[in-house]
Amino acid sequence: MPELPEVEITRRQISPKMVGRTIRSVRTTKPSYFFLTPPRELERRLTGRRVDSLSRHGKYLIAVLDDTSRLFLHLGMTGQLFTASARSVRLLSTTRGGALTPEKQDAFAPDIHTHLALGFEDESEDVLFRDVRKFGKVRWLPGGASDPRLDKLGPDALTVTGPLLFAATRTRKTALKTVLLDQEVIAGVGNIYADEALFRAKIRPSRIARTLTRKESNLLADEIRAVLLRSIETGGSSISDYVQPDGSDGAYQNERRVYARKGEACYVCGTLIKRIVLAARSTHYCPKCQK
DNA sequence: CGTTACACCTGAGGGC
DNA sequence: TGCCCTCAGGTGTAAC
Repeated sequence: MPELPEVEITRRQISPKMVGRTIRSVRTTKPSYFFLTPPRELERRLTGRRVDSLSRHGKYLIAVLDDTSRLFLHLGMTGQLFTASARSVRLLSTTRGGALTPEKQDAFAPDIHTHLALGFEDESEDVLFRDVRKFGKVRWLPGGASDPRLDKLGPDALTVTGPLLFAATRTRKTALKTVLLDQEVIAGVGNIYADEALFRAKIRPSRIARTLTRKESNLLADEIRAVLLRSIETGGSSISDYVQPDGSDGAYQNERRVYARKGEACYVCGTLIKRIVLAARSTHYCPKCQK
C-alpha cells in the first residue's frame, strides 16, 4: 500500500505524537514474522525509553530512542500508523454513524489486526500500528547496530538524480520499471509512482533499462521527484484502503494519469491505457504517449 | 552477478 | 447465499 509519499505523510502526522514522549506501555499480538524482534523483547526494550526523533528513508520509518537504540518500521502493503483517538473517531463514525459520545470513544479497542500499541507516560494518545496482511515489519536495533535491510537501501527517492539513474541502468537488461522498483537503486518508489513517473517522462515501462539515454535519465529523475512531492502535497493515494493517520483520505488518486486506469482514455491523447505485467507487478501506460 | 518465480497473509470483488 | 478465482500500494529468498 504505502510508498514514499504515504510513509512521509505518516511520519509528519505521527512524529508530534511520539517525539519527546516516554513510552510507558507496549502491547503486542502474538509472535509472527511481522515482529523481526520478538514481541516480548520489544516490550522489554521499549518500555521506559523516550523517543528522540522519527525519520524516514525510502519506505522505512526509523525512531531514534534516548539510549541511542533504534526502532524501525515498515508498513508493507497494508500497514498503517494512527493514534487511538483519531482512529476511534473514524471507525465509529463510518460503521455506526451519528454523533460520538464519550462512552463510544472509550469503548473503542484496537481490532485483531493492530499488532503494536505504544502508550506514553504523559497519557497522550496511544500510537497504534495496524496491518491486515502482516507484510509490515518492526525491529528494534541496539545502539550502533546496523541492519542489512536499511544498509542496502539506495538514496532516498526525493534526492534521485539523472546521473544516478543513468549509472544504475548501464548493466541492466531488464525493464526500466523493474529498476525503479529496486530499493537498492533508489528507495521509496513503488508500483503507483513508478508508473506515474514513467508516464510523465513519456517513457515505456518495458523499455530495456540500459538503453536509457543521459537526457532521458535526467528527465525521469525530475519526474520521479515531482510526482512524489506532488503526492505528499495532496495527502497521498487513497485507492483501496490507504488513509492518513488522522483518518482522512489522500487526494493524489484523483491526479493519477495511468495507474489502475486500464481501458480508460489517456488524458493527453485519448488512447486507451494498457495494462501489462512486469516483474509480477501490474503495469500501466499509454501506448501512444510513452515510447 | 542479473533475473525471475514464488512465498508470505488477509480481504474485496467479480462470475457463476 | 456460497464457492472459486483474481487482484492488491512490498520484499526476501531460492533457483535458473
